[in-house]
Amino acid sequence: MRAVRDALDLLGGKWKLPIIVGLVHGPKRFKQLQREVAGITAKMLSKELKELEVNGLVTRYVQADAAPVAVTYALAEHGTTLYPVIEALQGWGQQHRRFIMHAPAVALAEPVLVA
Amino acid sequence: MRAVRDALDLLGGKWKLPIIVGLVHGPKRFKQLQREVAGITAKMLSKELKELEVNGLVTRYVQADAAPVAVTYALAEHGTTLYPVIEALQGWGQQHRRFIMHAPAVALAEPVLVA
DNA sequence: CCGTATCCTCATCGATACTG
DNA sequence: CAGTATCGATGAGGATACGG
Repeated sequence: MRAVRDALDLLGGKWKLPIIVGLVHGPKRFKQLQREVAGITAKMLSKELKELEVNGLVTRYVQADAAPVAVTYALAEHGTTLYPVIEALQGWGQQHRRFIMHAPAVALAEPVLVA
Repeated sequence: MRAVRDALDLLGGKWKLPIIVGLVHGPKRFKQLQREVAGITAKMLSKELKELEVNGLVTRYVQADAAPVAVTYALAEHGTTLYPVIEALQGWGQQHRRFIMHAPAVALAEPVLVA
């Protein structure tokens, strides 16, 4: 249980996993990544990337000699261990979507009395 | 990606998954469940259970004729489809814990320069 | 026992403007 | 391009008291 909480603390929030997913198909520059993760602001992307980096999930590469500076982000090796988690969540999300189709919310809210 | 977001919206937050886990070993009464999920207040437990119920993950059984009223919560069948998700998160949480041991945060924060 | 009502605090997130 | 600074809104979550 503690492990589940740990995972949720690290991956919870609105953006962590979308960012990871955005990096799955290879390294990306900051702006590129911001376009990939629809709706995220630069502030959020920066903050979230910093946290992911500290936790060893993402690596930040700086090409300092260029002007303007070029920064690239990539999934660290430890970041790739998230694949099963992402697949599980994605699979369940789809499954749940199908479930919702066939089970109207009204029926779910009705009280179940027991003798 | 949309599916991952859906899953996170439903299972995100501090308590949803801990509650589900608390119900894995069989149905529980409200108070019983509150003891199981360490630290949760009655307000939160009530609110979260309501949401889980609306989404078809948990079923609420009311034994009305007793005094005081007895209410039991159980994982709905659709709730059991979360097992793979929980296992994935739990497995990753443990793996990450081991990873942290061997990779001090200091090393992770250092800039990586590229030619 | 099983909650709800009320009040409150704080983290999260967004918008906008600005810098190296 | 790759961010940071500042301000502000919102909502999750907690404390406490009370009701059926």
